[in-house]
Amino acid sequence: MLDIEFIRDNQELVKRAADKKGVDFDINQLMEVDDKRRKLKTEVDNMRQRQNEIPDKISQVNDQIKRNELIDKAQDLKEELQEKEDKLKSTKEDWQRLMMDVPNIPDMSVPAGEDESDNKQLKTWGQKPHFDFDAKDHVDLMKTNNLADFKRGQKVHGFRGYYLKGAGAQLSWAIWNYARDFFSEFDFQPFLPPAVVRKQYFFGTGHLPSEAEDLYKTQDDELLSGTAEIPMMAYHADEVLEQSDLPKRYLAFSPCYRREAGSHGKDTKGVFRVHEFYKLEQLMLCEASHERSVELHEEITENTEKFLQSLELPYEQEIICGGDLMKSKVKSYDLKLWIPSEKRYREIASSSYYHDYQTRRFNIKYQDSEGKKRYVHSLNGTAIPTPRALVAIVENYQNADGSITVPEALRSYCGTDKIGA
RNA sequence: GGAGGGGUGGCAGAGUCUGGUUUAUUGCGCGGCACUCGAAAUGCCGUGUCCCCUUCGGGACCGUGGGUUCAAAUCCCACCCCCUCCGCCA
Repeated sequence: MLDIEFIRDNQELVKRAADKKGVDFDINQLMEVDDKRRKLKTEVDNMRQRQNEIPDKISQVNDQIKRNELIDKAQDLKEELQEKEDKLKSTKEDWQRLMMDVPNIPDMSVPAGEDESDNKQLKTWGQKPHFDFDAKDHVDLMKTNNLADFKRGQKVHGFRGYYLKGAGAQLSWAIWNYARDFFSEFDFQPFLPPAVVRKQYFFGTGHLPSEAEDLYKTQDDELLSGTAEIPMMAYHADEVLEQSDLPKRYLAFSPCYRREAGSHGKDTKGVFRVHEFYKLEQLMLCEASHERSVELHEEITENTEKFLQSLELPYEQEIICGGDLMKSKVKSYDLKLWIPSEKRYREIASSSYYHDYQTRRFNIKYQDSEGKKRYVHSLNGTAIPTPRALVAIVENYQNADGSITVPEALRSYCGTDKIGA
């Protein structure tokens, strides 16, 4: 959500933003409704003022006839007012709906483009492995080394179900524990947030209403969050923070639930795309400064890069183009790991900043040095998801005999330097 | 699942029974100033949010939405949320 005053003063900018994002949004319609809303509001205000003057008089008048005259007048006014108020109410509803549709303004550095094929590679890091044997894919490697059981996963859970077991489970724990220690160096406070979250908070992050189909729900009408971003943003909802406590750096570990509605044909084998997985997520809140947001966005991204580098996994960094950038975001980077069996990079992490777009909805403010309350800025980015990280590790670290070398950084957490064979 | 008590500004907490002088008492916090070498303490001043308006000013808001009334934080109804106790349970 953007500030209506900002929108009014920067109509061209908002229009260009919608165009760049390929969002169908009619700024003129919003301006029309906004004008109407303000006009009605003024009229209603004036009528209320007139109406509110009468009770004061009534309480002072003792004469019964004069009193009745005033009461009659008030009743007439009331009917008139009621009509206007109804109009104002429906206009306000229209206004609110349109306001929810206003896209955030993408940063200048966001490249133009229609969809993900127009995302731009910014850099690559690391050495892609060259195998002088028939390299296997992760499904094969995990099966033969007993890291996962897909058959029973399917039996018990259903489509996209899986069990991680043995060294596969061990490796997962190793990643979680290693990531926790690694990120604590960057001043993060660790969290284990709830994954069952009240529906209202999904609107704040922008996951509702657009992604309703992709969310699981409980019989009590809560939803299962697909990312810790939601409970962690909701954490400070309706609060006023101390400026001296900013920035907040949170590292949240949580299960993530995604129905993957609409992607039934994609990645149907293995653990690349699953309904239930674990993820460590970075979330930051900072003062309302574009420069600070940019700075911390780079920081979040670099944190994950350093982590991937420490695992010696080859990756690329992409900047998300306008057409692929979500409505709520100012700018986004994706980090993608090299997947040998597919001979391409696949998404492992995504980092974004939002200015006050989310915090306006969550009502998270801070008091600045002049005592004025302002909305904080929010940012988030993946630290590391499992089991997707496992996919890259087993494929990139596979050996000719079908075994898997454990990345050096994980060995002390895993208790072994080699899995299988 | 059962019973009861509550939701008031950044926080705490009055006001609700008995509707109008509540543009919400008070304290804390916060901002400014004074005192001070500086700070603490103290004193003085200011300080809820949002909307409309160039200014002056006006209006809305006491969980949310309805209703009663000339007039609602206050009375009535529905919903949401929180707390306590009992039950069940890892």
